[in-house]
Order: sequence, then C-alpha cells, then structure tokens
Amino acid sequence: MATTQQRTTVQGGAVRSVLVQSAGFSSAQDIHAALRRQGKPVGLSTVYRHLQSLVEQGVADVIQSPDGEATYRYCGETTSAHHHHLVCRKCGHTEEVTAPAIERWAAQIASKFDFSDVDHTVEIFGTCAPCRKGSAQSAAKS
Amino acid sequence: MATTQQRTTVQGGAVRSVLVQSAGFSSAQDIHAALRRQGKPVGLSTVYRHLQSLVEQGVADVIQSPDGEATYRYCGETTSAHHHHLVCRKCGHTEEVTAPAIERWAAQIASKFDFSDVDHTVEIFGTCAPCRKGSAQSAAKS
DNA sequence: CTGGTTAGTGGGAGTGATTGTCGTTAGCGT
DNA sequence: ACGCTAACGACAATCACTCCCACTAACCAG
Ligand SMILES: [Mn+2]
Ligand SMILES: [Mn+2]
Ligand SMILES: [Zn+2]
Ligand SMILES: [Zn+2]
Repeated sequence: MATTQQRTTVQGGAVRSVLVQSAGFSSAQDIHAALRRQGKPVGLSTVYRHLQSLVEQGVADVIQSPDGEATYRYCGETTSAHHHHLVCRKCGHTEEVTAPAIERWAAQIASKFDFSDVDHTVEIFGTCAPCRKGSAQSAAKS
Repeated sequence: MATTQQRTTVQGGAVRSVLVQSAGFSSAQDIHAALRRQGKPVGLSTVYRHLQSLVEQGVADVIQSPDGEATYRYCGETTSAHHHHLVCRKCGHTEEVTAPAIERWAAQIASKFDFSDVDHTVEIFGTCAPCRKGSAQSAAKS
C-alpha cells in the first residue's frame, strides 16, 4: 500500500536549489526568473507551490517585504531552530540571529496580557558595511 | 504669501476618524467600506492617500498582514513614542508594548555585525483571553 | 464677500503579484 | 511495463494598490 504520497520531481529540486543558493531573501518571481535563466524553466504556479510547501516544512521562511511582496529565504535544517534576521535593506544580505532574551520577553509579555498560542516576528533592517561604503552594490540577486 | 500648503478636507478627517475608532489593525479596504457604511463615502484613492500621509506623519503605523495586505493602526500622539504590538490574531485587539531591553538588544546586534541606519519590527501574535474562551468573537471591525 | 489658484478628490483604467482551473505529464508502487 | 494520481504549467481570474486627469472645493489676496 502507498506510503509516499510525496513525489520527488525535478522542478521541486530546482526550486529548492535556487533558494538554497540565494544569499538573502528572494521573491517567487525572482526564483522563477533565475530558473528560466538557468535553462530549467519551471512554471510559475509550480514555483509558488513549492515555496509554500517549503515554508510549511519549515525549510524556508517568508517575510512580507515592505512593499507587500512575499520574499523567501532558505533556513538550513541546521539553522532551522527558531531565530530572527538582520537584513541589509540594500543588498539583502542576511545574518541569522537568536536571542533567548527576546523569546523570554515575548513569552512574558504574552502571559502578562493573558494571550495564548503566542508567536512573534522580529526583524532588524539596516545597511551593511559593504553597502554603506561604496554604493558599489555587491552581488544582488544570484 | 502662502504657508499652509496643507488643506483640511472632510475626507481627510473622516479617514482619520475611522482609523482612530478602530480597535486593531484595519486595511485600507476595511476603512473604505466603513466610510461607505457610515454614509460618508470617500474615494478609495483618497483613502489610500490619507493613510500613507498619516503613516508618514507617524500618526499611524502599517504592518503587512501575513497574506500581504497592508493594515493600518492609529497610534495616538501620546503613544507615538517607539513601541511594538501584541495582537490577537482572531479579533485584532492590540496591546501596545515597549521594551527598552529589546531596543538595546537590536542596537547591539546591529553594531556587532556592523550595520547602520538600523530599524526593526517586533510584533507578537496570539489569542486573547476573550477569544480563547467562547469562540464568541467579540466586536470585530467597527 | 468674491474670484483665482491649485491642493485635493474620485471614478476608472492599469499594474503586478498571487491564486485558481484543468487538461496533460510523469513519479512510483505493483 | 501499467495504472493511478500527484504534480505540472499555460492561461484565466483575483485583488490590493497605483495612475491618470478632469473636476471640486480650500484658502488667500484684494
Ligand atoms: Mn532564517
Ligand atoms: Mn502602535
Ligand atoms: Zn548590504
Ligand atoms: Zn481576541
């Protein structure tokens, strides 16, 4: 009897691969374009499908860019523990950070106001050193 | 000679008014609908325009809802100091919180990785006590 | 008060990301 | 190989949000 119910497809691998190799956060459209550029075009719908799936699996995380576009970033299984990001708003370079203190604080605040099923988002934006010096944009998207 | 360059209009007041009276975060569309319901319809473009303006003035803040819709919330001038939110994901009820510790932490992380022009977003989501008990949604939107 | 200047308005078209549809492909267990 | 059906992908459809631009109404000088 079946057990898989989860077929492995080339497209799935391709999408994941592009995401893994990208430096910062990239949009579905970026990834779709990258795939096409690499000569292995994948349908846009498929890109979205895999991206969602990766997010559900906790392999990637999404954040809504300030202009409302969803951007995805790979979070290695090694790094997959709960964490936050320090993102350069120019080049997208991202540093992953953890802060037990913050987690503790969030939980404390939540209980203080009697909220349950707590969750939170913490993102820090800034300009990284390289971008600050020369406006010499380093490598943007892959 | 002119000095104003900022006319006071009924529409502007109406938009602001609706925003002020709303409990949690509401989308531009919500506000547009509320105004129509109140019998003082305001063009959608105008609603967006005022909302942006309020944000620039720091009178309101925006956060991108998980499904990518921009939602706005009034931040009284009294409360206008930098702060964060604890939002009920069911009824939208929001508590404003401040946390010097977090601010300090953010600054520290930023300098550690040599990032400048730092800014950050911290939002906590959960289910408030009322919503947790009865699934008796309290007052949703205005 | 009144006319002129022009910020502000709003209906409608345009944009662009994301989702839905559904006939066609291609994993994979048998 | 074979068949069942998950996964594709081209294209249509949504939908929040922005543009455009003729029109309205603040507001200031006279
Ligand atoms: Mn991450
Ligand atoms: Mn606030
Ligand atoms: Zn940078
Ligand atoms: Zn609630």
